[in-house]
Amino acid sequence: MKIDTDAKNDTRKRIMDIAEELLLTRGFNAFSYQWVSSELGVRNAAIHYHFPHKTDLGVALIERYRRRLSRFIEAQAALPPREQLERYFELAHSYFRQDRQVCPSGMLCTEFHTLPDAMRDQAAAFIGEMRDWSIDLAARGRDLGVFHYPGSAEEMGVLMFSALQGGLQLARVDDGWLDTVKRQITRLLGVE
Amino acid sequence: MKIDTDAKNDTRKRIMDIAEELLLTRGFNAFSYQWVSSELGVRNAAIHYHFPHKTDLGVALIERYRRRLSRFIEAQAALPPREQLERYFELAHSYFRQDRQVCPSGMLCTEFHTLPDAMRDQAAAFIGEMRDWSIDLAARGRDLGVFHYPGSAEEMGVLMFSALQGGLQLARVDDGWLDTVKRQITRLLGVE
DNA sequence: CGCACTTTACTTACTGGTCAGTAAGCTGTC
DNA sequence: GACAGCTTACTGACCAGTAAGTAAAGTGCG
Repeated sequence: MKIDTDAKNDTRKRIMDIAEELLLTRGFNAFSYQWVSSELGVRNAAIHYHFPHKTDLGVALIERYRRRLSRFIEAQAALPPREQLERYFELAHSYFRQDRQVCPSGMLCTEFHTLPDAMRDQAAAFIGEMRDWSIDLAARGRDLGVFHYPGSAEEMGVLMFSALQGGLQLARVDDGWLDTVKRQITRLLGVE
Repeated sequence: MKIDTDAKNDTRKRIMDIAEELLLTRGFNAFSYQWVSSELGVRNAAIHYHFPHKTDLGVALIERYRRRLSRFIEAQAALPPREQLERYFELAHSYFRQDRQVCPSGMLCTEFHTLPDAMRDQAAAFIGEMRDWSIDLAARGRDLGVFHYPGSAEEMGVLMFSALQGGLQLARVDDGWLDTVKRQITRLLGVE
C-alpha cells in the first residue's frame, strides 16, 4: 500500500494555505504566484505545476471552504442553538484574530465582478450553503424556544449572516466592532 | 468674473465619476488608469495630469464621499426617523441598482490591507462618520418613541451599518437579499 | 537483485501583456 | 509669451503563463 499524502500533496496543501491567507487579507486580485512561491521557498513555475492557472487555485480554495463548512455544520448539528450561535461567532472571530482576515464570502462578494466564471459559481454555491445554515440556526433556535425574534427564520438568518460579514470587515477599522455586532445579534435573538 | 468650472474641472470630475464606478464594481486594485482613460477618450497621461498618482485619485474619491455624506446628513437632519431610515435604505439600494455596486465602506474595508496610508486614513474617517450617523439615527428614533429595540443606540447603529454593508455585497449573489435585510432591520427596530 | 524506463516535482529561462509613472513636446486660450 | 491641458513616447516593474530541461524516486521485468 502506498502512502499518497507525501511531497506532492504536502506542497499542494502548503500552497493553498499560503494562498488562503493572502486571499483573506489582501484579496484574490491583490496577490500573485510570486507572493506564494517566495513564501514557500520555491520558484514561480512550481506553483503553476500544481495549479496551472490562478483560477484553478481559486476554485480549489473555495471547494476546500465548502468541504470545511460541511464538516463544521455536521460536527455541531446536535448542539443546542445557543452553543451553535457561539460557534458561529467564534468562527467569525477566528478570522479576525488571524491578521484581521475577513470571511471568504465577504472577500468573494466584493471581488465578484472581477472573478473568473468558475470561481463565481463556486462562490455562489458556498454563500448559498452559509445562508442556509444561518437560516437553519435561526429556525431551530425558535422551534426549541431559545430564540425569540420578529419576522421569519429566513429573514433573521439572512440578517445575521449579513451583519457578521459586514461587521468582520468593519472590525479592520475599529477593534471593538465585531464584539458589538455579536452582542447585539444575541440580544435581537431574544436570548435571555 | 471667471467661470472656473471649465475644461479642467469638468475632465477632473469625469475622471472621478468613471473611477468611482470602477471602484464600486471592481475595486481600487482591479482597475487601471487605462480603464479610465479609454472610457473618457483621452490618453493615459491625461489622467496623470489631473491625478499624478493613483493614490491621489483614491483619496479624492473618498474625500468626495465624505462631503456627500455630510451634505446627505445635513439635508435630512430634520426628517422624522422613519423617513431617515427609508433614505438610508434607499442610499444602499441605489448602489445596488447601479450595476450591483457595493457601498464604498465595504469595498474599502475588504481592500484595506492593500491600500496606501493616505487612503486608509480617509477610509477610516469616512467609516467613522457613517457609523456615527447610523448611531444617531438609532438614538433619535428611540428618543422620539418611533423605534423600540433592545441594547444601546450604539449597538443598534453598528448592527444596522454592518448588516446593510454585508447585505449589499451579498445581494450580488442573490437578488432579493438586500430587501430581506431592509425588511428585517425595520422589524428589529420595532417600527409598527 | 539490477538495469531500463517512466513519472513526479520541480528548475531555469523566457514571452507577451499590463501596470503606474515620467519626460518632453504640442496647441489653443488668456 | 505664459500657462493649462493635453499628446506621444517611453521606462522599469510586475503579471500569468509556457517550454524545455533535470534530478530523483518509483515501476516493470528478466
